[in-house]
Amino acid sequence: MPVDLTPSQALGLWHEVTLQQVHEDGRDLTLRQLAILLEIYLVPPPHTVRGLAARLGVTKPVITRALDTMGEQGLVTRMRDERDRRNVVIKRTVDGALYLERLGDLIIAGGRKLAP
Amino acid sequence: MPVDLTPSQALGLWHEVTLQQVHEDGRDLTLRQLAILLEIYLVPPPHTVRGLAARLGVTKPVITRALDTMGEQGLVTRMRDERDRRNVVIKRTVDGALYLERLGDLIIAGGRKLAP
DNA sequence: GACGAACGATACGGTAGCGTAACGACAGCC
DNA sequence: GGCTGTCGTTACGCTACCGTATCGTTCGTC
Repeated sequence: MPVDLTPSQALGLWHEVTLQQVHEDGRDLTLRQLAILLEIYLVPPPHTVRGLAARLGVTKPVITRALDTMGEQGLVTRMRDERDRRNVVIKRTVDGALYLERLGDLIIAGGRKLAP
Repeated sequence: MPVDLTPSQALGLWHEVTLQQVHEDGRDLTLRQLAILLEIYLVPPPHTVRGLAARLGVTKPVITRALDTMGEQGLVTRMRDERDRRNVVIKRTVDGALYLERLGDLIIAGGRKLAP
């Protein structure tokens, strides 16, 4: 069930949601950070630093830094993989799920608001 | 003609588009910068620094800085208002229009790709 | 002409991101 | 046990953004 949008609707939706985000998001995530967060929550685990780096096409330090920041904000957690202690497994958190739920609501509301 | 999305579709759309953006956008605009750009191109002129600041709920230096950066990248231009030389009028550019057109395509493609 | 208000820009100190390069910890294999 | 390769992290120098406060210019009014 694909979603078909006109160019005007597509940009209008982005406009509305971005505006709301800027207005009320005290967190101010980077585009990259948001992409990482969505990847973690929408794609089945496990997630590793290396995997995320490859998926986003960025270097590993970018992932480490983003996880540091988002970890401090409680959006994600890291745990060492006990089966292979070189790996780090990235875990979801309740706060992270709530944050994305809120973003989803924003997007849905933005879509409803289009071209009145 | 509003657009109705399920929570899964909403976040899926954001996921897809954000991922693409991170992959291929060499410009790496901030969330605020993108909001400003969309505001300038989707809302009828004239646009002023003060007006944009009020609309986004941020301070004026934020707008000035964003216009500096996006100006260097050719996405917007500034001109003094000759009728009231205290004001600065923000103008659109061809490059800016192309950039947003490209973003629109990305969003539309993302929507089509949902839930295969 | 002088004064107050409005506008956008700038200065300042601080914070957080970036890319490149190097690092320590660990696993697998000989 | 020692080598090699793979993890994720850290170090370094740099750039860009942040908020607050202040500045110079211009307008409107007296």
